[in-house]
Amino acid sequence: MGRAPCCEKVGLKRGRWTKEEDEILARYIKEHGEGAWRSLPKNAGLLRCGKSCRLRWINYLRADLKRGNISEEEEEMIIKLHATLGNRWSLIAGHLPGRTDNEIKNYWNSHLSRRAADIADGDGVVVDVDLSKLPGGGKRRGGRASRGIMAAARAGKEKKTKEKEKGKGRNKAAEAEQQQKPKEEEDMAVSTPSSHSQSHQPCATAKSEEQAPQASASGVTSDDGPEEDPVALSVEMMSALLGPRSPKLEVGQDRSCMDSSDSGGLSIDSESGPGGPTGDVAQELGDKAIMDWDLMGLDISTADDMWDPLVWDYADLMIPGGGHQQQPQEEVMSDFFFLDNM
DNA sequence: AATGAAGTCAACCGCCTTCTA
DNA sequence: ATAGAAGGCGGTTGACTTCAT
Repeated sequence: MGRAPCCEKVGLKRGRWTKEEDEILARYIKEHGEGAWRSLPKNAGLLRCGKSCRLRWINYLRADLKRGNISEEEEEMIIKLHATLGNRWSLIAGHLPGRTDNEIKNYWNSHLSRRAADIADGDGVVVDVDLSKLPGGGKRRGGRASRGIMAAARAGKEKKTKEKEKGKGRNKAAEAEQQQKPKEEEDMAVSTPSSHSQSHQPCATAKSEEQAPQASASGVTSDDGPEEDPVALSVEMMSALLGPRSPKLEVGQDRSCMDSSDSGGLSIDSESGPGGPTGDVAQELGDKAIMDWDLMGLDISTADDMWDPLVWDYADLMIPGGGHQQQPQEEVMSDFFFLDNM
């Protein structure tokens, strides 16, 4: 059962959009709204594929797009988000109003990837997290095929990408590296911003996708039943991640997150003000003490190195541009587990 | 000034999941 | 239950621009 092409390609125009085409598309969407991309070109009188129209609109014509250079704040945010989310460009873009996933992806590939590698050229910390142990096991929502499938699909195509090992071939190198990893490394490789610089493989990335698509970080959801409350799920996931010895997290009616145990617990206080974690966590982080939570798969010897930058970075993310605005607790929680924008 | 290398970025490709008939 | 449509995603391409020699 083959899939029909998204559009009849014969006779359709390709390549750069002209000003006239832009105007037609913008006018049509202004009158009829977004959506129905397949029929849009015909209705609007454009000799373009529907997907092409959608892409053009999303990446270029939308009114809420920010034009111009990426600011330093945005750049920093991209780096940090990438360290946490990996190549989930749409998720990253969701944190940068007015920026598109394509823009961020391009910016990363051209500006930031090597810089991030330089920064991270030290001894990285790799944390294995088995997402299959998380509630629901997780399953992909949208997005791209697993790299394994992609590789298989590409196998017969004799791509000329070998020629591009230098420069543009950065991701290729990462891919090659991934595919050479032993099979037993099925767990997620979670990297801090200072880790895995060579491959630019961020937290939860492709390796396990090859073996277990359900472990993809593109989105994890319950296998059955209706959509769960992302906040509740995040808390559940966090508890699962932290393991049986972990402090149990509870979400109050106001959705603030609290530790039900009295000692050694994780305290995320929505009133903690700017600057990130407070209370026990802040104390522990400040002292660089090793947390006694039982992090499944976490090499505890490196926990001290990992959590400090991770938490610090995230606290920083909460205050884009150095402001002191409070990010809603549920957003923080969902972000932490890549549940944002689901 | 000419030219080749390297960088940038808009657009395309092919896959996915979800929805619907 | 199945197939196809639709929308969405990340990887890749290639035209164009900038830089170095």
